[in-house]
Amino acid sequence: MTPPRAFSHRGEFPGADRDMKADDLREAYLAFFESKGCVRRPSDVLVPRWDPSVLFTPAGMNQFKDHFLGKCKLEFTRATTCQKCLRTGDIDNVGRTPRHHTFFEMLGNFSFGDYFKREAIHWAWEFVTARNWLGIAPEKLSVTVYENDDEAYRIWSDEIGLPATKITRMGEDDNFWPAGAPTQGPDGVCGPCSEIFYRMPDGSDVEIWNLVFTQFNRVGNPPDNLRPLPSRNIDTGMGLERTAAMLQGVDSNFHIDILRPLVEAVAEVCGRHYEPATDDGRRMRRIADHVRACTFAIHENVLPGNNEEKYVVKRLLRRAVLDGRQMGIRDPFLHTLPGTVAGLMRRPYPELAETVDRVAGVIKREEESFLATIDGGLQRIDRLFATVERSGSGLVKGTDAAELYTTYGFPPELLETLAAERNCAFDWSGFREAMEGHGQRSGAGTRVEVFTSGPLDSLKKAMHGTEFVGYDTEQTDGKVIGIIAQDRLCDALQSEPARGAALQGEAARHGQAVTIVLDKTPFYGESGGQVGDTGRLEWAGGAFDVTDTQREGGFVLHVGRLVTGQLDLGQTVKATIDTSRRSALRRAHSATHLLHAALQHHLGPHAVQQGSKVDADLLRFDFSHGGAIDAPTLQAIESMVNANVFAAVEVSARLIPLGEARHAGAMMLFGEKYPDVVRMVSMDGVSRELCGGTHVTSTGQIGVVRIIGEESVSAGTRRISAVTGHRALERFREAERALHEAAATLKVPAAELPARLAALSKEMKDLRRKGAAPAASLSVEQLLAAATDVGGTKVVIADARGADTAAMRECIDLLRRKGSPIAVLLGSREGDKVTLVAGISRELEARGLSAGNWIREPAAVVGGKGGGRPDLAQAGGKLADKLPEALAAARDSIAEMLGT
RNA sequence: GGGGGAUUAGCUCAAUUGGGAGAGCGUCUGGCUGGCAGCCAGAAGGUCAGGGGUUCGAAUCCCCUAUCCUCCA
Repeated sequence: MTPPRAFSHRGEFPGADRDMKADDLREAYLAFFESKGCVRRPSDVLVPRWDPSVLFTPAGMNQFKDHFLGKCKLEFTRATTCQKCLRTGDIDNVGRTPRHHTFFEMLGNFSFGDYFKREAIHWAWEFVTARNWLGIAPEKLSVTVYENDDEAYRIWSDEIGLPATKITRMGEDDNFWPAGAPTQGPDGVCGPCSEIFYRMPDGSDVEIWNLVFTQFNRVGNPPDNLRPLPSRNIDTGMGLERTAAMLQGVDSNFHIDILRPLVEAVAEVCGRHYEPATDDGRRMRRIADHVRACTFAIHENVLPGNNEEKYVVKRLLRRAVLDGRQMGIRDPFLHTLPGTVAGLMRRPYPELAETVDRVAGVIKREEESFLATIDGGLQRIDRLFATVERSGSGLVKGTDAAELYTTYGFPPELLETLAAERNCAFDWSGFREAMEGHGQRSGAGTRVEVFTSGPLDSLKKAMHGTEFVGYDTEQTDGKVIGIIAQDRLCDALQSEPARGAALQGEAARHGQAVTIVLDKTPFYGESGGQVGDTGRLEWAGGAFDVTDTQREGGFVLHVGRLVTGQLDLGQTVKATIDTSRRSALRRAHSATHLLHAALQHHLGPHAVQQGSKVDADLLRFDFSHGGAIDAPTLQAIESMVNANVFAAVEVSARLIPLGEARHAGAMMLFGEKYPDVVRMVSMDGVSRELCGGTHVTSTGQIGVVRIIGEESVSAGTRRISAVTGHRALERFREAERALHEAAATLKVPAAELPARLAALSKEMKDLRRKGAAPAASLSVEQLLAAATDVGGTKVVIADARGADTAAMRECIDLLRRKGSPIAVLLGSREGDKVTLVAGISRELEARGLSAGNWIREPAAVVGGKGGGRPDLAQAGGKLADKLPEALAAARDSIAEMLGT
């Protein structure tokens, strides 16, 4: 990779680490705060599946939410990270401005009730200005503080020594977190912030660092609604890209050392030069940003799809493809770029390199799919322009464009371009209006609160969690440490209604679904795709049926109903799982590992797990794969799985350090955050996976694995369903039973069934053909013989007995072919229903006669209606007795029609 | 999670207001033919996604289900 040209501002920062690389900046920041006692933590995943309030990690503090709220036991009170983030709020600005991104990295240092304002400010200043760190000249820096945060003001002015001209007080919209919180809310933790700005060569001030001092709890509306927090926190964020731009003296984040080569690579695949100030330059930056974001997201197994984070990825990809298309690129090109991204980011994120091929494949498929969508849209567009032309308005209506977009995915920008080529205007305001209407119809989404609190929170502060002993035992004694009913913690659970007054606090009643938390349990809470255990809790005088088990924050939640007795907090209970169901779960889970290994072997290393469900003797396994699996391959996979079952391979599980597991080649999923010590489940020589689930001790116990389905879940993902053990046996029996019944009905051996069925089917077809044809043709001669002549036209009117409409039509066709001019009307009845079909030959049609008109009157006679085309019409009625009358009426009216 | 759309021959898609299920490509058969998609003739191939309803009559209108596409959150 050639070094970027624009790093030319040598001497810009006297005494600074000139041209500091982004990689060095990242490392310097983390090292600096380590020297201040912060624990260096790895970046959290980009897609935090544990956090329902966000689709992507939006800021550095996201992984510390529970720390800030005191919702977990703290292992450290100071931390520093470089966090990969993704935001789409400002997506329209990406490429247009120097500093907007979707994907970016945030450097942060955090304090959980430890250091506060003074240290945060001093250290930030030290890092930015000290010669051996960033060494930025102080005169280029200025700061802001919250309007009445005198504490922060004093630290900046008195302790750091900044002149008053360099400190600005700002209101709650700029210098409070969350913005505007004091007057507008939300309630909860909040605080003032202080920002550090850098004066760019062009004279603009750029914010490089935001220090948030969470020191209040907001309760209600002003005044006096900000209560001091007992435990105050620090949350700071320094944008890596903009700080690097500052250090490297470039005018745009896109021109720093880890981004400019990517922009240049985009230019290269587009076959042109990158010129920053042009429309195409903006497009190239946008493509670079989006492809970088998508490379990271897809790396974490977020594939383009139709909802939530999947949809974000899809939208980013399509925007990028569209930009390419607007520059004249007609073929997939984005997929050539993830390698460049991985190369530029290899120091902080070496794991990206491992998935480049897979990521590129996913992107390519999406590109092709979008190009197909556009092609499909182009056909409709032609029709649209035809109507525009007819109307003579020269305007593409916004409603039409919106329909094309929301229904067929055809981008409005492209439509505008095409319209311009035809000298048509495009109604953007109408389009936006229509889209707003669409958004409203779709229903504004209910936003999940950023900080949710639940009944478990107070438990989390007091205890580490439930001890799970279910790997080795199926029964244990445990103490009740929590009872949750109707989303609240209770002190007791009673089986008789209306005795609550006798109990302390809230009491949950008999019959309701409630949750019991124990300090120790053999129950497996649903996770890793394996569904929760069922079973029973028992104690002297009482019992509780567990119908499901879940997990949350280290606690095992036993969900179920009280059967008898009363349950109090602190009670010791005997917890017993349903052992036969658990055995079935073990079989299915171990079979899943065997299946995963077999898929990798037969399809290749790209066939990695996407999702999994393990139920009793039943499993569903989703994995990445391009297309359907052909029958022989599927059979080979099933055979391999069963060969490993028959071989009775020993299964073992042990806890080992993460690094060791990686070294041992254990299957790991990207985008999963693993703890430092992991549980590795090994099937000797066949499979090694990190897995918290329960397994058989020998694969032989699985019995047999039968694949029962292979299907698509979404583009690029396939799903295999299979049964094991008892359920497999039951399936074989059912199939055999059905086969025997069929064989008995046809009185042939089961093996001859297919041949016999084929013969029968053919015979039936032949019979049907023979039966239909002669009936129609036989009568033709008779009908023609019985035709009357009305003024030179043959008229055939007859009761066709049981013939159906198709036969009558055919008959009319034959008659028309044999003699014309001719008019034919046939009637037929079945039960109390009458069907009439009328046809006239071409000459009569030319004379202005119409079969549709002709049939109207006889149809009325039989109590019905009818119609059709001029040369052939049909009708029906319900008065079967009147068929002769109807035919007579038909004779009269045709005579009249011909006579005039 | 919600809005819109689609599902017809092996494939790509047509079918005016409800009135006879079609085309191109592919397949098969026969014939012609030195040529890059050879030509001509003929044939086979359909539960109009599935189920219910309205109607004399439904590929077409209404409802439900399934699958896919698409937009919004």
